[in-house]
Amino acid sequence: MELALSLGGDTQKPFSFLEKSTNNSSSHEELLTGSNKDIRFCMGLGKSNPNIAAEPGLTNGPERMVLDMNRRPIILAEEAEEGTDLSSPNSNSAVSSFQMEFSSIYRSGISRSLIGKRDHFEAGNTERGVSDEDENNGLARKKLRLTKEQSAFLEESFKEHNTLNPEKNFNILQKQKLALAKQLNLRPRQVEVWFQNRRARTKLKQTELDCEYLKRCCEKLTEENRRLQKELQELRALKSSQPFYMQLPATTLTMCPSCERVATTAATAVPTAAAATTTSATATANAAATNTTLSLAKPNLFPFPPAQIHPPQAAS
DNA sequence: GTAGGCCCGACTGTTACCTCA
DNA sequence: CCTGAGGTAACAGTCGGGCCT
Repeated sequence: MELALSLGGDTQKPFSFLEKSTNNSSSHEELLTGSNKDIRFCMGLGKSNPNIAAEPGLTNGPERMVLDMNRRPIILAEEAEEGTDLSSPNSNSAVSSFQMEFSSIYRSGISRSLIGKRDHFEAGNTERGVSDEDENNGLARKKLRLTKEQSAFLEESFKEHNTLNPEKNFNILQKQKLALAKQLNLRPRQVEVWFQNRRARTKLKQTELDCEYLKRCCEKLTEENRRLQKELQELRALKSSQPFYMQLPATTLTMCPSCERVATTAATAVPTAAAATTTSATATANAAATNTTLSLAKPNLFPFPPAQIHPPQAAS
């Protein structure tokens, strides 16, 4: 099988850095090399990843790591155990050229993908068992389902804090994540992902509920609006058929909360009433809360003469 | 048996924030 | 003090396997 990918300009010797393994690897280099028997995935990771240890399927040089794709990529286990996640979004771009080639294997990114895939493989291995097929085809994506106990425990933790730690303290957060992971026999990354998804789905559910509530409110208001429009029409019809004394300009009457007399907020009474209702914000608020606004157009509602302005108690 | 929908674990890309040189 | 680089968590969007109907 012949497969090669070069990121450098030298097409004759695309993988020259393999020959001088201890050479400069200041940037993230990725190379693919192929032979009849194997495919190798090579990454220059520099010295900044001291936690990368030699594992089965991984040959490790001083400044690079060579991942044998024909072997189960159980790597970085110690690193994950320690919680020093290699996750770094910034490193994703470094391997974008692999995305197509390894879309079903390592979809992209050195760190997050590797960690994620490792989660798959290892979880499948240690917690759910591995079928023969899995053994033979270790790179196939294996769906993991958390057990009821694991989910319940995570739910409990989520109820306490919907983030792993409300304060942005990385150490505490890491510890919390690790503790949960250890307790549940999961990878820290799994705990992290679970919380992320849980938050996302909670938010989605809440949005749906809010939407439903607003819809009901809207329906109620529409109904109320329809009712009021109808009432207005009736009142207008009534007004046009009433005798002279009822042909007063339309006005609004406000019932005084203390004496329960009706005060008009229009016509001659306006100045005092306005003054009374606008003297203070609290007075206005109280009036809005307790007063009853009535339409004058229905004569049977008002068997008594037009109300006198009753000053607020504070003024008397 | 299988097509379709749903759930949910996992991944990618982006953003905001923090720390440090 | 300011600034840029690097690291991290959180988020939105998406994919895809597993399960159920």
